[in-house]
This record gives sequence, C-alpha cells and structure tokens, in this order.
Amino acid sequence: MVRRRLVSGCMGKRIVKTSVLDDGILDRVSASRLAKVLKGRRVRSVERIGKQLFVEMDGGGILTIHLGLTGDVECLETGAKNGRWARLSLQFDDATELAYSDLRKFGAIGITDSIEAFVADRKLGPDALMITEDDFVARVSAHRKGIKAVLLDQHVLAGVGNLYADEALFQARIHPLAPASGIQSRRLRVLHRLLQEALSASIAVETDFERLPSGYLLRARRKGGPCPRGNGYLVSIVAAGRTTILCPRCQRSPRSLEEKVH
DNA sequence: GAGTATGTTATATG
DNA sequence: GCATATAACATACT
Repeated sequence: MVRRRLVSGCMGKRIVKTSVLDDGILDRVSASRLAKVLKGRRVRSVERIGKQLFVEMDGGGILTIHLGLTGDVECLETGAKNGRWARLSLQFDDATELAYSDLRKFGAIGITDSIEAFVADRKLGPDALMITEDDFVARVSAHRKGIKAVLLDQHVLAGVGNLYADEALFQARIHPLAPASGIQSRRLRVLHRLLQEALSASIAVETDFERLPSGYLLRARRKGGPCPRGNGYLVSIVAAGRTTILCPRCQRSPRSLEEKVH
C-alpha cells in the first residue's frame, strides 16, 4: 500500500533537495552523503520486499526505507505541515515532497547500490506474498521453535508482522507456540494460503481493520475480545517475545506443550 | 509512575 | 557455530 502511494506520488520526479530533520533514522549513511547521492536524481521505480521499500533512481543509487513500528511516508505539497514527527523530506522539482515521519524512530533509511546486495547483506527471506507453497513449507518446517516465532523471522520469510502472524494462525487454527517442524505439511499449506489472504486483505483495506470481513481476528484483537467464530473469548500470551492474541478454543495447544505444563 | 505498543538486532544462554 | 530467548532501542499514551 505504501509502495503504491510512493509510485503515484514520486515516480519520475527529480529530487532537488534532501532535508534530514533527525539523523536518528539514518542507517549506515550520513545526512550529507544521502543528500549527495540523491541530488538531481529521478525516481525510476519503487520496489518492496517484505517490510523493506526500495526507491530506485535513474542513474543508480537506491533509497532504502523501512517504516519500523511507527514510520510513515506521504507525498505532500512542499512545505505542507507534516507534524511533529517529521524526520526526512525529499523535495522534488514539481513543488511536492516525500515526507517521512516516525514517532518512535525505529525506522531506517539508507542507501544501497543494489537490491540483491542489500537483501543478501540483511539475509532477508522471500517476500511473504511471493513465496511459493512448497518453499514456504520447506523453510518453515526447518525450524523447531514456535510457529509464530518462525513466521516473524524475516530471514525465513519477509513481511509478516506481529498482527498478521496472529491473524493467520487464528485462521488456520494453529497454536502460536506449536513447534513449526511438528506441524503437518498439509496444515502448513493451508497456513500459507491463509497468510497470503490476510496480508492481501489488509492491503486491500489500507490496514483499516474495521473494513475487514467479520471473520477476521484483527477486528477484535484484544485480550477478552470476542472470538470471531463465536468460540468464547480471546486471551493474551507472550510468544516470540511479543504480545500474542489467540482463541484458546479454536487454537488448541499441541500435546507437546500440554506436557510442559504438567 | 507503571505498563504497553504494529520491528529489528545485539547479546545472552544452553 | 547453531537455535532460541531476551533486552534494548525512543516516545507517546492509557
């Protein structure tokens, strides 16, 4: 969704000025080098792998953008207000700008020469929306840790966040702590499909979860919220170090976990 | 003041 | 070295 916004907002435009308002969001690049690399360049394309965005420039140089937890990009008229969390602005030759804002500053902006090199360096797995069913099953089942931790591991596959891992596991009726390597491959195939559906659905509604169909966990994702299937109430646990919301009746814990408790 | 938050990564542990 | 778990990061809000 953000990629599309960038495509429509900056494609073909030439950068005339780069303003770094807070260099805390810069990753392995100085404000001066960033400005130098981008000056005079024209935006050729915008790509995405997982949560990572790549703004490719004519004549080389690729701007890398990761939104972290609270990052956002907008295309505005130059000088338009962009709030107290504005961190970076790229001004174009047509009096518009790409404005990056980020409350918590967990985002990262940098420069690379090639997407392939960047991906190899960060060891990013295949994009969650592009990965084939077979590759998904092979990669996920290669790990013994809890299935949710595997889904969130950007090295296994890229693009699944905490909320979407919860959603896909709820849809597939799989407990988040179930060891990934112990899940039947036909259940993983179902999970693959449901994960891609959940991600696509979220993009389709621009992450406005209220617009999702009623069966979605994301609409009621809070401790004590109603199970979308009407099977009681949702509970909260910690999985992979993250808040995890699940329905204990739909997502039964596997036998191996029951034994741990006893 | 305490607790929590949609992500990644460095560090600790076994 | 490998797999996994946890802390740390910066900031606002309940």
